[in-house]
Amino acid sequence: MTQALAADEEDDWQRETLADALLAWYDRHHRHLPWRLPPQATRQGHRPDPYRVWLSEIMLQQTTVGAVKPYYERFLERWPTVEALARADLQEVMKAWAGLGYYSRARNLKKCAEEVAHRHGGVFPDTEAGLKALPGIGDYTAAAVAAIAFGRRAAVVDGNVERVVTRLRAIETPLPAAKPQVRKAVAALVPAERPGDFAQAMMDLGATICTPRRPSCILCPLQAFCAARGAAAQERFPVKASKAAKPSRRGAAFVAVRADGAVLLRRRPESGLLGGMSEVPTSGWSAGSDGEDGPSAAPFPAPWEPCGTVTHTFTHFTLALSVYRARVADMPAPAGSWWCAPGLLAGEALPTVMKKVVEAAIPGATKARRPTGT
DNA sequence: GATGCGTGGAA
DNA sequence: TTTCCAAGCAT
Repeated sequence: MTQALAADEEDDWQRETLADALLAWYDRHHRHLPWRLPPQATRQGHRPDPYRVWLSEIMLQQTTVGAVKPYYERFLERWPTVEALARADLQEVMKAWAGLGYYSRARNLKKCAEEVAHRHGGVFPDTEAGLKALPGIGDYTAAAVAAIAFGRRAAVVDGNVERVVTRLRAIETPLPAAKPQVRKAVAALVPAERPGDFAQAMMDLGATICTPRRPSCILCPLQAFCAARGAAAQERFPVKASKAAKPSRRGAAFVAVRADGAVLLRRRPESGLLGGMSEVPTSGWSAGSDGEDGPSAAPFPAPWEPCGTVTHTFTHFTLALSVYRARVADMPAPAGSWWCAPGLLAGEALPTVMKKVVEAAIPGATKARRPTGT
């Protein structure tokens, strides 16, 4: 070697070295997750089932690993293939998803399974573009499935990777405006070998070492490559645009209980907040304190008794619901609603805020009567 | 590009 | 307690 490396050769050198360091770390310190193939298997050229990768990636969107695990296991046991999920009843899928949040994911999950089963012969597309054309699959998930399940050299960028890379390159542009810059930086790092493990390694690094606060730089395999660490400024990245304060709303919720213990439920509209999920009748959720939280907002007259207030925080507002309960005589359920037998409440498609409401009125009502009702 | 969309764990 | 934010997507 007579001269300094040309710029592109130096890029190649750093890409190989950085990726090698990261993959070597991943081989020793990877997390063991139910949807994952261990690195010794992928090193031998094995690949995980695309259905399982896709299912896990959809569940993991904005959701923690710990929350996903039990849902993933239940879904996989009940619907082991994309064809099985395509045949499933949507309401059963919504019930199985209840509590995991972002319910449009469950509707798109079902739609996507149907498209794969009916238009793609039960086989997932093996390119980013093909995957991204499916419902519920965006930039991140398309890249993740392409890399992990199909060995494509895709740039996988999630919140972890954004944090790792903005630190690695000391990117001063605030997120989300910096996303294109981050994507280019990642694309320049992805190795030709084991791109799926590389993606998972970046995410594991962000989750366990390159954490939002107090990152463990001393344990980091990329420490020598990291511009932020070099400047002792790792906690200054990523720079983020400030976010607005959450407004609050209030309303009333009405738990009507029949003599046999059945509770009146209704279905929310298919789209929007908690779309397609079940709820007890409620007033509107108004922004101010204009009296929509009293018993006068009830769907029908009954001896409504107050039983406390439930508070719940959504992504973009907080909600305080005054809960009322009434014993009511047998009556036909109003249009669009039904009487839910007490034994079926635990399996209903009740979002967490509605479970809180029912629990406030009837303690224990949403808990399964027996361990796993079979 | 900004906004709507859940929930729960950690600091 | 409050704040942050976690393997984002659709519009």
